[in-house]
Amino acid sequence: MPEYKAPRGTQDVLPDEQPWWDHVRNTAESVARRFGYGQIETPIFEDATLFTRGVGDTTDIVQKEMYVFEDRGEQKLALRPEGTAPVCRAYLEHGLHNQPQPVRLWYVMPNFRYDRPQAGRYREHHQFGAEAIGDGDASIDAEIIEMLWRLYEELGLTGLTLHLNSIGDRNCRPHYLEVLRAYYADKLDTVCDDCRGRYDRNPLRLLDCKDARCQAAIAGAPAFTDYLCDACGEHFSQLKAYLEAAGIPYHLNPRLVRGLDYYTRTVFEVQPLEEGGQSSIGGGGRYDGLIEELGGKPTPGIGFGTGIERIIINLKRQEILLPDAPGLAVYVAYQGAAARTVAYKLTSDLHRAGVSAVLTSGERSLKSQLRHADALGARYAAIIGERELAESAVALKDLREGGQDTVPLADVIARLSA
RNA sequence: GUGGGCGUAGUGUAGUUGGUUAACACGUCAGGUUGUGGCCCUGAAGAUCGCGGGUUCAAGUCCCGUCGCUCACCCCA
Repeated sequence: MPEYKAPRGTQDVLPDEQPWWDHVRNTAESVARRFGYGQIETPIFEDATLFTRGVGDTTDIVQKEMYVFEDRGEQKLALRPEGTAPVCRAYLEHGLHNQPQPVRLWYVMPNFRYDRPQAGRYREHHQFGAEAIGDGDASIDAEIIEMLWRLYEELGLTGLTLHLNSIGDRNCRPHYLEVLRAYYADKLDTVCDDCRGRYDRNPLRLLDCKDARCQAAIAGAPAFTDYLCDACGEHFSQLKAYLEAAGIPYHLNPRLVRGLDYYTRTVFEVQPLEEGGQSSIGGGGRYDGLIEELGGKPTPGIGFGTGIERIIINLKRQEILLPDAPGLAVYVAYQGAAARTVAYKLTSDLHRAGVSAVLTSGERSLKSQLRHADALGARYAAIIGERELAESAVALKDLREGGQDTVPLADVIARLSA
């Protein structure tokens, strides 16, 4: 057993796995650019209060999952548990409200949450996210949702369901919460312990409970969408019209509330068909109060986050094929000490010419070297033995077709880059 | 934080009712005569059987603890 292992809930991504990551990252970047989004990166740690204020200090993410630590200057810092609050912080810090609104941003960044790991859930996970800050129009909601949907589409994922809901704003939420509380008031003894706590602390989450005892109550609960104020109702119906225009199928889910406090109006979540390995691969919503909460002027915003690891799990599950990546082009073999330097120089020249190449090392039999070349999946072997050395040539062997011929050393590069 | 399953070489596994030097496959490295791969053959390296304690003449095999992995709940990506 090795003395050290990757920390619990983290994982190494070895070369064999990288093609999956590349494929997802590349597709994400391509979609984001097409929608006019610019890339942003923020630090891996932030002032801890950014999240307690932004995400909400009653949320699980902050309350029990955040990695908090003090640095040597006694600053309370936190490893980033989610991407939206940091992006909003950057928006404020750099005066991005002076740019044309909305400011459209995307990122691929690791997030950290101290959960108990399980299938599709890690303590370090990576999210592709996008945020559009500074415009509250429903078309932006549709744009964000469409971007997420197109990503999945282009990756070839099928069987996904887009759950959609509106949870109102400062105007209509208090009234709805009253209605909800009134509905639950006489049902508290039929409901689980957690829900009794939620009744006071965060009643919206009552709708989200999965405990069997609570399902009857949830089924009969009033839907927020029936209690939206005019502005929120109009916003929601516009959004639905845009999604229909774009041909994006959505499923209205009045029980969808999400676990972060900053959401207003639009919330959405994308769920794969097969259960197990986590029920959601991406989600997001509007956060019209967040920038203000962080000290800025009232500024609307909306965004999504989607988990790279979970996307890859689903790609594999659906047996989706990857575009094949180019392998090693040349393995440089030699025989005899006299050829060593020439072989090294050839390899070096290949690298500079943009040809992938690997040089054998030490003194080993030709057989051993070619075995090595084969194991590495090289397309060609460039062999420099005494004969080749004498005539300043290399024996170029095609490891796939099997042919071999002698080419002057000076022509090798041209031959291989052609 | 709660519960279930598991923990033997890099990987995947076998290890009989506890009993001599822990096995197999793949992988790695080397060799199979005179400079040449993929198949085949041979050999080598590689495991203090997660860790600690206990029972026993004797434990990979039984008991306890602990750590880790894993699945589910919670929550989320």
